[in-house]
Amino acid sequence: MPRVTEEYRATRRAEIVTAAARRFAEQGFHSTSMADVIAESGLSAGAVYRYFRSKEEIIAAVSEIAMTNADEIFGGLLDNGAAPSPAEALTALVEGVTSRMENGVFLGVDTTRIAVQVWSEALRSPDVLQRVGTVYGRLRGHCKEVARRWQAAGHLPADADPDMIGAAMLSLVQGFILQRLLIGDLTVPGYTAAIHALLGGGDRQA
Amino acid sequence: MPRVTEEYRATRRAEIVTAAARRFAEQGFHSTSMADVIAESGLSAGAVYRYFRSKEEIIAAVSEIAMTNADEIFGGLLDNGAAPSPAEALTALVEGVTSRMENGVFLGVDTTRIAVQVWSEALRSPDVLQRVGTVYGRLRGHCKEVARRWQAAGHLPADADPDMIGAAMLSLVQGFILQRLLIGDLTVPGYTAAIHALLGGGDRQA
DNA sequence: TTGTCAAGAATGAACGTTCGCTTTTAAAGT
DNA sequence: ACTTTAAAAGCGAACGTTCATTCTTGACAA
Repeated sequence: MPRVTEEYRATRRAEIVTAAARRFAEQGFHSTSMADVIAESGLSAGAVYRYFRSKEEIIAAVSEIAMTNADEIFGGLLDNGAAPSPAEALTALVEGVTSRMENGVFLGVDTTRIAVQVWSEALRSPDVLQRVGTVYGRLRGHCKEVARRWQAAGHLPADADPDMIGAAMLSLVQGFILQRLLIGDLTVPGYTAAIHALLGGGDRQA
Repeated sequence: MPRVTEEYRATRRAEIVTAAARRFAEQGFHSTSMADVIAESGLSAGAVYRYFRSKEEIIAAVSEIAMTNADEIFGGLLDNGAAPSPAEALTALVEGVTSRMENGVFLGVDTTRIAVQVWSEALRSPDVLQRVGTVYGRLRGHCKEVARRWQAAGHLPADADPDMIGAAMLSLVQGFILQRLLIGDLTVPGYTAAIHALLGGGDRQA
């Protein structure tokens, strides 16, 4: 005899996760107390703990959603059999990251701030490290596929390792996220223009 | 009437900072308790608190040394009026980062793990953010100078923004650090080869 | 003796979590 | 249709623990 619908429960859960994400983005996982999360959610301690077994579980849920978000952005690269140059792909990625930030999975939360928290969390928790490794490996897989196609078209040396080129592409996105947050003077057009200047069309015959 | 010399005090201080760095690199700033730091240093609580006013002060000292380390690596780029291509400069930087890691300022501590902690710390502490912004701005200044010289030699379009090209270069280093820690499959030769394949000699006339 | 230094037990605040209780609500009973 | 019922949901004070920091004590050099 459930007292409320499953949908109700899912909504509540999402509310708690979003409330937590707001605080986490501002103060980080560890400087945010459960009292903070509870206050932000508008519920009581007992209620929150009915939906999540522990603070760590809330952190995991927030991290998971942030990573899924990233996965979707990178996954969109290769839709409809496109074969963009690395520079074009990076423009799409950087634009995708910035736009999702503002109207993304957590309304009003800069998801990249959460991503940075996840990076440092991965260094102390083997569980998080494994999960992050898997997801980021997949992100890089998408970049690798861009590189592979571009290489197949003869625009990059045949002996170049598409995996490492994918790594370099992912770096350019991660660095954008970091420098935008830490230094704060990056614009999407400026940054992508520089990438185009550095990489050109991507033409690099062997 | 000091009981010990100033040098003794400096050595003690350095010992505490290094001990703290060991723990911080493994567990992060916030999951490392003062008890951990105290135990690792081999001193007592009272002794440690004689040298540092608070945990935050220890974190600041560790962060400062890590950032100084990075600053030195990037500063070495332009010694003796060299004008490396961006790809060459990045090879030097990535090699510098990995080698300093093993025999750097904190013996036996992977300093890049501390760097990641600092990034996330900057998101919650305005003081750290300002300090990080300043230092990373300077790092990027070095990259910018590489770009500027390469541009002056006519290898890059005259209308490219050297500041943003510097940002992209810094991204490639930050991404290397991150992916090496999170995914763990990056090698220096592989990564730098990919950068060379992507950027070529750096030749990009307007 | 006097002042510095180190030790480690003591302290109080803050933390994540639990527990006993009240309220709500969907379904069963009439 | 209305009442009863019991399980689920919510509440918030209270709990035990852990934390950073302080304080008391004693040792040793000057």
